[in-house]
Amino acid sequence: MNIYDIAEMAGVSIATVSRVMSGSDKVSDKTRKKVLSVIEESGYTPNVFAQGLGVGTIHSIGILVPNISDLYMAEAVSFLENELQKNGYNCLLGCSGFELSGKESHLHMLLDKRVDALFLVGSTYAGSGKSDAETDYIRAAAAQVPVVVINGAVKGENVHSAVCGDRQAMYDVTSSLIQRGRKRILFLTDSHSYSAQEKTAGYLSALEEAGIPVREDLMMHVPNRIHAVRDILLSLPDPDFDAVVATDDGIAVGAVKFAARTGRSIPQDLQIVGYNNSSLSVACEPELTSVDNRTEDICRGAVTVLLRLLSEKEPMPPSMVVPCRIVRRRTTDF
Amino acid sequence: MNIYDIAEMAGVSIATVSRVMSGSDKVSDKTRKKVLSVIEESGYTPNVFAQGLGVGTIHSIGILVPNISDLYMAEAVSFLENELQKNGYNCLLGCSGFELSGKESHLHMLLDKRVDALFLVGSTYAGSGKSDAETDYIRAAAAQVPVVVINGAVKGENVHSAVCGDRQAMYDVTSSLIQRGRKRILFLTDSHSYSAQEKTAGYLSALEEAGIPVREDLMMHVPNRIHAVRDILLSLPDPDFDAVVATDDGIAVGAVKFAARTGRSIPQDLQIVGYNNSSLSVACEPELTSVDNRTEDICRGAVTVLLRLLSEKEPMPPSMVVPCRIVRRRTTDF
DNA sequence: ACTTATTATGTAAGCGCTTACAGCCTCAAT
DNA sequence: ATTGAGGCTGTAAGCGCTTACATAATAAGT
Repeated sequence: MNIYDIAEMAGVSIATVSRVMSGSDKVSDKTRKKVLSVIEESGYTPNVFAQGLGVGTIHSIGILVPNISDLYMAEAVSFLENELQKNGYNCLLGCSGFELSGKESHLHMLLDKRVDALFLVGSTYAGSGKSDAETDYIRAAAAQVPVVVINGAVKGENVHSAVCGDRQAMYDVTSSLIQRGRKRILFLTDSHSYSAQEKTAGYLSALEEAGIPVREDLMMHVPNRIHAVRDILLSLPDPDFDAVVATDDGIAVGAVKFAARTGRSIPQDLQIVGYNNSSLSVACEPELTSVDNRTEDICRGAVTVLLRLLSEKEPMPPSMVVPCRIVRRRTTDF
Repeated sequence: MNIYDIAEMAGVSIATVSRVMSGSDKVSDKTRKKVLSVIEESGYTPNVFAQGLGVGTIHSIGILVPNISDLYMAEAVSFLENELQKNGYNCLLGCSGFELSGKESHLHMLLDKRVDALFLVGSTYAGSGKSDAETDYIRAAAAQVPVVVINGAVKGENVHSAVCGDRQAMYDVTSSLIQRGRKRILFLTDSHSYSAQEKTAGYLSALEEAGIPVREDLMMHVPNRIHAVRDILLSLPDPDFDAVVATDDGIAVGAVKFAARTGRSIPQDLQIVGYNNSSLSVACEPELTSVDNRTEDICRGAVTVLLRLLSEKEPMPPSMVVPCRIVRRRTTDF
């Protein structure tokens, strides 16, 4: 069943059928109705590959995400997909993992499929050794299609970004803890991503501003699994901290479990701050103060930028920043 | 840059280039190397739409999921994507929501994009009033491409399914509670999905087997949000139950919060069982006994079925069932 | 050396659509 | 009646690839 069949049934030429399908061109009302009714009753669907061959796009957009089981990335994907769908785009999803090789191969598979644009969610490195390789392939991708990085930072022609104010947020919570008299603040992270680097910077600048010397032993890398974090803290020979800030709720909950095991009361003995304001933060007991990174707002901004890039080709500001929001619950006294 | 350019640069015909790209056909080693080197240095990528026009597929598979923010669905998507990617397929993702209309429109967008097959994750209705409409459009889809339903049940030509043993699992946990002397077991669910129906059936059959009369007031529909569940339980004029089984961990955690608020001790006063064995089950305190529905195993099975359908066209058994696993933690005494 | 298999390569016909261009009508203005 | 403008519609040329078929080149058999 192709456009010739429809044309024949409707007694018109294929050009006319094509015009009716595209909706825009001038077709008399009578023929339009005729053609539409034939299409309707025959259940005809145009071959998207042929359309793609002709016009160069099938209106699909790639979303590359390191790990969609991560709650906040799942939310991002969900939101992106919905917005794009509303605007007539389909989503090609790639779950790349955190390794460079995986990201690169997934990215190429998406480009090979001729996506109109790319969203890269989270976890781009910047300023580290890994930076160069990562920014390189992203720039290469951006040479082909517009790229919007969400919660990551890559500078370059044709690459835009939408990020949340991680640095400021981490500065704020750390400062709050300091103001409440905490001086030995444990910083826990599971990643070297751009976000993690921003958070680290915020933490450090709060310490510096307060004149508190940085202690290497209070900055730890841990896996993002509740029990793993708990056990690592339990195995510390001499746990010496009176507050914890974590770069994800899962990590923070591990600290809560540690407190429970060691009889530390929260928030008196130990204050704890999580990140991403996921359902974990209200599942745990006491409920966790957390930073809402406003995924939805960021994604909304990212989609807006992208759609404008695709349609109007007008120049766009390269990046937007959405400030985070601190959600105060029972693991802190501020 | 197209196949003609490559052919010219390599001094061969486009057919030869095409053969080299497809890898399979007979091409002399010398020409193959020549062509490959030209492709390499020119960075040529074949136009996937043209390929699709020729052969009818661009090796993409649709995944339709009601809500990817749901942890277990995110896991399913993640696993499916990885397996499919390994086998050379891309994933078109649709997040349809739970409404029929959304599902249908998303499904059509995927079919319009000429996917080779469809995964439908969760939440298909069966046996209810909604059943007919839902099975109808799924069957219609199955007339075009193979369909594999994950944790849902639709019978029909060309539609296969991979499900977990929800009914048995719910029967098992309910029976265990009964054996430990619980007789007023509150059943909490947030959905009318096939899975939910299976779980309900398991719950009911355990009661029946034990000769415990079913009480309507002990079977409640609630939203899947921790605080909402807690508040609903708190607002009950005369809460009369000594155990809770929930169809998702989020709901169960709400019950845990209810217990904490009302001074009920767990598991002495109230035993609680969650479902899906998500990170919520270990974030909450006390940690939640939960049912592991083995998403990964189900998805592995689903992918295996699908790939065989796509390649060998050999007949496949219409459905497979993976038994659940009960993960015992601190909210029950069995 | 000559025919026959066998392999390697090229030619050309689609695949189903979009769209520039040309042609035909109709209608209003002269 | 004649002409021109403008609105509809049709014709045909791609888009970039795959692949059946034809052809050329090589190897093998007598």
